[in-house]
Amino acid sequence: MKTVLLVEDDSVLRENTAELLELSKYKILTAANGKIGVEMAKKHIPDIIVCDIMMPELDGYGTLEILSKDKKTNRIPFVFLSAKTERQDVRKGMNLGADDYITKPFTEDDIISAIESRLAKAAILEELNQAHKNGFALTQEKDEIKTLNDLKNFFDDYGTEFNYKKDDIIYYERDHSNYIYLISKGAVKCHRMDEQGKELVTALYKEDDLFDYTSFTTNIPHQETATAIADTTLLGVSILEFTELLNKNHKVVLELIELLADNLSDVKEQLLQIAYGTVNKKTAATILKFAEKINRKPDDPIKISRNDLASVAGIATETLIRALTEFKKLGIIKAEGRNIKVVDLERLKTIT
Amino acid sequence: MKTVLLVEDDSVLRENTAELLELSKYKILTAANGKIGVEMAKKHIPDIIVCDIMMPELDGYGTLEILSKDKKTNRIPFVFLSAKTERQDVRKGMNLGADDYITKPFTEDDIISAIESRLAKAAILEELNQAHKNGFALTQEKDEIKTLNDLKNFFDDYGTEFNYKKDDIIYYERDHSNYIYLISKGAVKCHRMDEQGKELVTALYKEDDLFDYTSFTTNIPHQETATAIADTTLLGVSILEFTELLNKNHKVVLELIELLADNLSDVKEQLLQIAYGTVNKKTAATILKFAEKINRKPDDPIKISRNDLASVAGIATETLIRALTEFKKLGIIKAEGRNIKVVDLERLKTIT
DNA sequence: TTCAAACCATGATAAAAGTCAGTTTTAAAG
DNA sequence: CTTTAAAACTGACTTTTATCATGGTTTGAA
Repeated sequence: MKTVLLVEDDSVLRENTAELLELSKYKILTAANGKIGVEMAKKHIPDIIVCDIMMPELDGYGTLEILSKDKKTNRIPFVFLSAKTERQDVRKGMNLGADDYITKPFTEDDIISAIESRLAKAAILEELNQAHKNGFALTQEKDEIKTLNDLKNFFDDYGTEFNYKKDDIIYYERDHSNYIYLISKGAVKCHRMDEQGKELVTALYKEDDLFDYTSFTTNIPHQETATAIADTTLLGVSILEFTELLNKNHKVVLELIELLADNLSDVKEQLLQIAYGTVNKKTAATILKFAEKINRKPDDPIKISRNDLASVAGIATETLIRALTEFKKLGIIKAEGRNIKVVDLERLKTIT
Repeated sequence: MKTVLLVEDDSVLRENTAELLELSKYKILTAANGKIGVEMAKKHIPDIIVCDIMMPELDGYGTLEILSKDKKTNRIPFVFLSAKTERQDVRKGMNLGADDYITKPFTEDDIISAIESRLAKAAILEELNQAHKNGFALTQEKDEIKTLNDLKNFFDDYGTEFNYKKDDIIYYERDHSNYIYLISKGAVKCHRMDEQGKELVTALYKEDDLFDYTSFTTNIPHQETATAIADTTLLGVSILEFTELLNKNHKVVLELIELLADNLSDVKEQLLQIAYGTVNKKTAATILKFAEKINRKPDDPIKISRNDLASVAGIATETLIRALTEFKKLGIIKAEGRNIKVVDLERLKTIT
């Protein structure tokens, strides 16, 4: 019988939920605030913790933070229970290292399925872990992750889903992240601001790309902001789980290095462009980047604002628009409403 | 008794060398050109191959290339024997994956010590390899590479030494490299050219830095040129050895990823600077980069040409010089001959 | 359908940085 | 110690691009 620790200040909600869970074959421990919750977690080591965010004494964020610093408790799946439906609050919780979240009001099904799915995932990870520790081969060959593709499948199977609308911010500069993401749908830009508030896009990720895979051993803050540039669904795996995975699957690490090296090479290319390219060249390169790398089909129209395009190219928006106007006159691109359609790809590539 | 395959077209030199090696307890096979050499290598699988570069029928480069494509022979240590003392020829050989080289004329000691040291290194690697395959722990704990520091020590112990004078080119764009380097002395810049021949420095490495660690699984060509910016000594480990090493020492891989992520972050920083920074800002940032990252002591004078500085900043040389002149007038830096000395570090950091 | 906000486009102007040509300084070789 | 070539510097001029201002379009919500 699995033990659930429920931390919730509202006594009515706490008792009702506890009762409901007890009927579903769980053993329940309850705590009225974070402080008590931390004590109980350390004492009883439950199998999963469900914790409210807004509480007196010690809130959910603080609770998680304390528990994740203790080796005895940092592996217990942690699920937030939150009345705050605002995305950024959930985000904050997940960034602190929570495994899932349930928004109030919730149904019986909501909470039970959340708990069950988390316990199931924890069990699988634990099994992998034990197999490795004992020096046994992994029980099921399909669980072995050899290629980047296997890794992506792992995200599909075990990742937590996050949804963002266009222009939602995924993380801010200076945020500490505890997740690695696979983009299941949509696209993401990573950007930085300079002192004058000018924005520069330093990376673009599309469907099926991994991102935020920078630091695994130290928890350094982000140096850029990530924003959804379309309605986006991410699958996230916590860094803790991820590094464990890497420790057990060495081959894929080399592929990850490759991925990083590719990124590095791309950024250096962009650097060379921005340093010495003319405006026309930068504009052409930027359109090509979107047409070839971000769009799923090469001849789909480019649905990105002039502003974003300019901040990838590293030039003023008006300057980019002038270059676009020139390209239109030359018959290289054409406008479809606000979108841009590439007419003559080859000529675009030879712009100097 | 170890077997040495000696491939050399000059019959006098071949016979003399063979005799000399036979007296030193080696079994010798000889071949008069690369074509025969390849056949003999595949047939007899010697413990080490010593091969001349300039030969009729098939030269040393071709010989190495063929042998390194065959699984049976690609692990045999390969030592070039070359009359060409020119660095670039040696370079070409090493980049193809040779393990060492001896330049003619050589003494008895030269060749014997080269062969012995290569055989010794091969034996150690083989031992590590066997231990791993059999699932045994590594025999000696000191051989286990856990941290980046251990990795650097490995380069010190087993790396092949290469020497470059200031402005020597280490590799060219489009070269295929088979080495990972640790800088034992000196400094290296990596740079790219744009179509107009303008140079942009995309990375700087100093003493004790690793570089050229981009791709391990596929042999993609370099996308930048690497040049020594001072007299430089490199310690190189072949990619084959290196990946083997990584397969046996997983922990250090995560640190390598970290290193790459740091690089990426640096380049992005440079990108932001170049995109929207003013000339003064770029100049200040470049000086700081050299003062803080490349110089061993922060207040050593910066001994880099204005040209190189400008190509790190991504601006015209004259423009950089004007900015320097301004800084001198403001008392932020001063000139010591051609070198630059930072007088007021704090003010340099606040330049806008 | 209407309306406002956000976005796109263009002209005029100012500022910044690159280019070219020529002079001075530096450092390395004889 | 001289010589000399390369590097550093300066000035005049040109080009490029950002900025500011303004009017036209598109889009999505009321």
